Amino acid sequence: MASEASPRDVPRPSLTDVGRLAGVSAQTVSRYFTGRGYVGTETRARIDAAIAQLGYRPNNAARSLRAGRSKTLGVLALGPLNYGAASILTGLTQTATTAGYGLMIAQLDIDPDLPTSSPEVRRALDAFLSSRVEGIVVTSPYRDTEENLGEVWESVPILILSGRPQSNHYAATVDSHAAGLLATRHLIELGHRQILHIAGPAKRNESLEREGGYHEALSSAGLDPLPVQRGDWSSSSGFAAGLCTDPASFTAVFAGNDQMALGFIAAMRERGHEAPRDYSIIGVDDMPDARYFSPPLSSIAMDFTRLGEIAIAMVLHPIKTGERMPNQTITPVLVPRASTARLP
Amino acid sequence: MASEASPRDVPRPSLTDVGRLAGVSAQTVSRYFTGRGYVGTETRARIDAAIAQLGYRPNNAARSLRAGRSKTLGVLALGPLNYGAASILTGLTQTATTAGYGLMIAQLDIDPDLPTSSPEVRRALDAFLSSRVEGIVVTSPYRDTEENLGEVWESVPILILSGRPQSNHYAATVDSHAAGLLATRHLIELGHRQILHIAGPAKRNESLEREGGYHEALSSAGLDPLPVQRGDWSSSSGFAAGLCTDPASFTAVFAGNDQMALGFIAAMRERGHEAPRDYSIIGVDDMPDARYFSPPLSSIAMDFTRLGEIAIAMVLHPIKTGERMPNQTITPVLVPRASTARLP
DNA sequence: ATGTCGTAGGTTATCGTTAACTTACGACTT
DNA sequence: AAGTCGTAAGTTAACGATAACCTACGACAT
Repeated sequence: MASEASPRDVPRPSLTDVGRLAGVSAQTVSRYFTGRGYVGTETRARIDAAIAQLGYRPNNAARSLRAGRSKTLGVLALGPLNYGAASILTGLTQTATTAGYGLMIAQLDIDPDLPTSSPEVRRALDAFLSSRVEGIVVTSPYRDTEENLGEVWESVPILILSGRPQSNHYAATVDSHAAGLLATRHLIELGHRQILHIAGPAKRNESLEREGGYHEALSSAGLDPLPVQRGDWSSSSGFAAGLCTDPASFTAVFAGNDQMALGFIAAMRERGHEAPRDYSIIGVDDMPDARYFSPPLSSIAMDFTRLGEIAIAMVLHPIKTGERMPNQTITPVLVPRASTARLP
Repeated sequence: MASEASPRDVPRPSLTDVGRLAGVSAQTVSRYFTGRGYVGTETRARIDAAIAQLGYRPNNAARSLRAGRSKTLGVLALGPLNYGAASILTGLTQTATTAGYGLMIAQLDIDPDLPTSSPEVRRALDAFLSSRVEGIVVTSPYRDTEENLGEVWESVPILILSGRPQSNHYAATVDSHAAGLLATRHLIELGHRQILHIAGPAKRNESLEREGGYHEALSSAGLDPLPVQRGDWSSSSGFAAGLCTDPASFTAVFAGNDQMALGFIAAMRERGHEAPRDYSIIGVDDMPDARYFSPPLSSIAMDFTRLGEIAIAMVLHPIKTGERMPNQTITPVLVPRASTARLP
């Protein structure tokens, strides 16, 4: 039963319209909304009624133009919206809404080998700046992102969710290096000495950090790394990695995320190798499904949703106070399950 | 090396500033951007240079205020950002960006039993209307959503991605009824007669449609349905359903989505029941991981990303032409894998 | 009686952009 | 020679909201 009429030709009521109906000036209605100044209780009631009767909603464009602030933030999501990115986005939207901010979003599923200075990224950021967003959050960027985004700071605070704890830019992150350490140490403590790493895309911070953790754990235990396999976070890339790996060459696997672990397990199964009987495997992300994989997948839990919440707090802080907050890091937690077992 | 200075106190250049630097009036610079009217080639070059020198970006708020159009769409995502919702969002952002539209997003992970007329939904829509979005897309809504959203049509086209093909509102959808039919018929054709359904949340359109397809397939084959189990799309709810189901009561399972199927398989495995040896199981969504589950999960493939693309085309159409497009339906496809086998 | 303060409200100017209108000039037509 | 057309600009007035400023009035203290 929805109206078929074109919505375009219905002009929306303005503050002046509300004021006229309530018998006051537009400025008084403005005071009603902003709370700056006095509005009598009886007048307030008449304005209430007028707003309801007209179905009035404030015009953010006019507000933003006059007030100089848009009450809007930009989110640039680089890469696919997998479990981690989607969870971050959930945290971002929830927290931003609570803080009274709107969220503009751009997602770029660009070639992992493309630099961040690509025209797509530039266009997305330009769109944000044109909308006069008061802050920008960038998720899952590349190693070189931080350098290329510096100039944007000139006009607006930009927070990077980089997977890189010691960034000298404004950043928050889950500590991917620690994740790599935790995962690899877990395998070492179970007695494994030939530990394979299936890494994410070559230029992603998360990949590099997790790989770094893997190498540090190995070398501090006096172990040699195996040649690193590289995927793109997807389960099919984990499967591909499994197909071209000699099952005799390793006793344990540290996969860059749960999905690649899933694919790897499937590939090994096709070749008659089962975890944890024939090898141990651990992922990263602890996505809710990991518990129900076969075998239940050991993983490193990352609180992505909280990262999203922290991110909003961090972008808003310079807006309100002019000062940055200290960079935040979320510490990952080991969640051991049946997929990792002591080496006999 | 990013600047530590507060960005707030740097006033952004305006059209007038650009014009002054280029030695023309603001209106000429406006023509440069809008393309309405003549701008000499030499003048154009000077404006080019001035824009680059000042780092000028158009102010969307002022544009929107004067032009009466915001070039922005709103997306209201109801429920968690699981694989389907995230894929839709990908399609939406990509297509909107290409069409020159910005996207405002609100995600509400509300109680599945709450009605859509909840204050949160209202507040989110109000925020969109305040931003003068030119159209709104609502994903994964409830049965009663369509009724409650009618009044919004008065001011702006609103498209519902409802899982309900024959909606009499403006809607696009993957045909969830057909998905239920396809899945259940597949099991029937394999010889199964006791087919269990694990449905999604009670008030979701997708749940109801898939359940409807299940019932239709059964009754047209002269079979009786088993009592429906109900989950919330999560793998853990599928697991819970598996724990409280008598393994002897069914020979096949149609799960409302892949994740619940995964959980159910895990629960059955704990009780010594393996698919496809002891029962067959099929999910819906065909998420990329499903291929690598153990056993590889039969599923119903839905092209969510294309749904997102179609959605943008459909919201934009009334904006441009004043007329609706016919409602679109995406047909799901059966993807049989090892988890479904002929009944011996 | 005068000054001061708190409350309630109106007037005016302005944010940056663009639609509508106007000016100016050279080229071409009749 | 006068009129018309295409090109290239400038001028003015809005869009809706609000900050800054001003008016008015009653209460209260001095």
